[in-house]
Amino acid sequence: MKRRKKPEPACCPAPDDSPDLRPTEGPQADKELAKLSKALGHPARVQIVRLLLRRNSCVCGGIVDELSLAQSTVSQHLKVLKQAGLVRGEIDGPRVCYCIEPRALRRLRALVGSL
Amino acid sequence: MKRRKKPEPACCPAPDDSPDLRPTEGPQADKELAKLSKALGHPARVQIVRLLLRRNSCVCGGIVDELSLAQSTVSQHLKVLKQAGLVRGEIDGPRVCYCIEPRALRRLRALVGSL
DNA sequence: CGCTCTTATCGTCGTTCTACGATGAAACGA
DNA sequence: TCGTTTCATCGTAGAACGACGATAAGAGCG
Repeated sequence: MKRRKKPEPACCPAPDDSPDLRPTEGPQADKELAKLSKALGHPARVQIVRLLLRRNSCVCGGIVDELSLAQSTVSQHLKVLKQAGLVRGEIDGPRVCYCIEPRALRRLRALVGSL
Repeated sequence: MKRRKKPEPACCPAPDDSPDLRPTEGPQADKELAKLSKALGHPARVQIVRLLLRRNSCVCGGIVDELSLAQSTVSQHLKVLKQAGLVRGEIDGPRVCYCIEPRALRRLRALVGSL
């Protein structure tokens, strides 16, 4: 029998309000923009980011239920997002709580806005 | 002997001011964001976009001179950007004048801003 | 018509991506 | 301690990417 949904972890407080001092141009910024863009360059990953944003409570692997993809595939996409710095994962008992890294998102907006 | 630089075409007037009515959420928007992001997901392509923005006069294949990459490789990157709708190419005599498609760029900003 | 200049396209090769099932590993609960 | 649940990782196979040189195709000049 499949047991589902203990209430939802509700981790990832994410305070954050420090300003971002990094430049939005130059070779370094180009590489950064490319890296962040590449991470968003797959529909499933965009979906994951949107999902994490929609639920203020950050979802663990309930993401799998939403994305008609295998659990291992979702895990890989999460890894890509994590390596790009867009997403953070915190261990919460047996599961892992994922959430958006707001700083990275702001950074992406700044970089895209500089175009 | 290598002849260089007839004055520069100066094509692509790009008027554009119509508002964008498309939604910034939903599965369609997700796919669109993924497509645009993927196109920007390579440093060389970010460089190209920046280069085209910097020169109000839109550069043709003088892009090759700037990007230590082979001409065929640059042409491929341009093709990717064109297929994503970020860039337009107009034939100008023997050469091709590339320029940014401002609507696509605004669209990208709107989509990223919706995150 | 030939020649040159500029781009696009082709063919290739090695790398990376995407997806999956199968297998591990850590954290509970009974 | 033993199962269960949850997630990551491994191995694999097919598709797509990124780079290059070589080649074709179009415009203009002589």
